[in-house]
Order: sequence, then C-alpha cells, then structure tokens
Amino acid sequence: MRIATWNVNSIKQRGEALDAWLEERQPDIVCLQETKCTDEAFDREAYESRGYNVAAHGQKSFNGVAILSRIPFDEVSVRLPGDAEDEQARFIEAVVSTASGVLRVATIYLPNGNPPATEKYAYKLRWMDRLMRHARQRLALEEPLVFAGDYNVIPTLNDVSHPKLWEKDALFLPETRARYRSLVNLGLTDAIRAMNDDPGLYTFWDYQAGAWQKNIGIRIDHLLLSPQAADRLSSGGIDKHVRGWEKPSDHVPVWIDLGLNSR
DNA sequence: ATGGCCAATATGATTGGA
Repeated sequence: MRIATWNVNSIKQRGEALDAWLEERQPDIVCLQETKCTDEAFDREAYESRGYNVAAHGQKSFNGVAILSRIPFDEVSVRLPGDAEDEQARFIEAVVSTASGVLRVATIYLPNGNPPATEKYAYKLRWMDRLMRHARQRLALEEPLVFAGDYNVIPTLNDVSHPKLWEKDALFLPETRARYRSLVNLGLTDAIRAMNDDPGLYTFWDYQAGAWQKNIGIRIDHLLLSPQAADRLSSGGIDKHVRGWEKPSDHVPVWIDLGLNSR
C-alpha cells in the first residue's frame, strides 16, 4: 500500500505534472493540498479515469485539499473538528478497507501562520491544538492511521538548510515546533525520519532567489503514523526530482509503503 | 533567502504563499 502527500500549489496548474508523477510512482492513495479550486471546478473525471476514487474539499482561490484513492472510500469527512466557525478547506479524513483491515488516512494543510505577530499565527496555533485533540482521539482507536500533508512546520535544525533565515518565521518559531513535538509525542511516527536521519532532506524550495538551484530548502511535508501503521512501514522517500520538472510546484511529493496487502 | 517567483482574481495591482 503506497501512500503519498503532495502540496500541488493549484491542481489546475499541476495537471500534467500530477499525471506524470502518478504514472511514475503509482501511489494507491494520494493526499493533495493547495488544490485552490472549488469542488465544482475539481476535474474528478481526470483521476477517476485513472482508477482513483476522489474526495475533494475546496474553496475559491486558496487552500483546498483532496484525497485520491484506488481503494473505494468507506467513509469521508471534511473539516478538522473543534471549531465550527473555521471555513478554511484544510482537512479531509477517509477510511478504506484493505485485506489486512481498516486504514484511516487524513490529508492536512496546516496554516502557514505568517506573519507571527498577527491573528494568522494565533489561528495556526489554535489549529495545531485542534489537530492534537483530534489525533489523541483517533489514536485511541488503535488502527493503522496516516496523517499526511503540508504541516508548515520545520521540525528540527536537521530539516532546514539555513536555520538563521527561519528563526523568526511561523514555520520554525519555538512555539510552533513545541506544538508539533507535542503532537508527535502522542505516539505518532514521522515516517521519513524513522527511515533516514540524514540532513539535507527537503520537501520545499522557494520559487524565489534561485532557492532550488542552490538547494536552499526545508522539510515541511510529513506523514505521521499511528503505531499500528508504523509497524508496517517498509519504505518511502521524497521525490526531489519532481522539483526540477517543467512548471513545478514549490513542494515535492513524499511517499511511503505500508505492508497492508495491496502491494 | 530576498535585485531575481508563482497562482488567483472581473486582472494589469493586490493578496497569499513559505
């Protein structure tokens, strides 16, 4: 069972790249962020024709998430619980059945939070608190669970090429990283770090100032696993080469293989 | 890592991204 996450920065602009990458990587389940289109405008058929079931939750212009799955959805729910007033399209959770049992997957687009001294940062921290409460509840189910997405969090010094530059940024502030640690410390496993401790693993390179050419990047796209999922983790990686394609997103896909009888 | 980008929007300037 291959599960991936990718912040595509507009699904309309990324159609060709997404097609090429699906063909190359052959994921069973894909969590997408920043689709930037309404559910009406989402071209479901393009992915259904490739064998994927589609769950989309979008809004006009910004945000927007989706899950593509070769396995039919048993359940789909949108919006992170904990704030009925939150209108931003940042969360979908789905349940699928595998030969090895149930699998729960959520796509997450955690708020950026910049600039820090504003309501935007307060919203980010509140969203992280809600995510932690939700994760605690889901972990109690003791199921294979994957929370995958753009967390907009640089977890450690090992995940950034030029830490000085991010010192005062919402993605790297001590308060942000502490919230993220609390989330992980509920019992989640950062899949990429479980397999590879090397520095220089990035998932995002800014479009500006030649960041990609100079390999100035950060690791902010993560797959967090429940113990039942982590037990089955067999491999995974960051598809860095995709950043070098024509018309790239500023993020690249990250994927894992779980031994769950589909692959 | 700031001279240099990209996407969406009744669009040619502004907002959001990270």
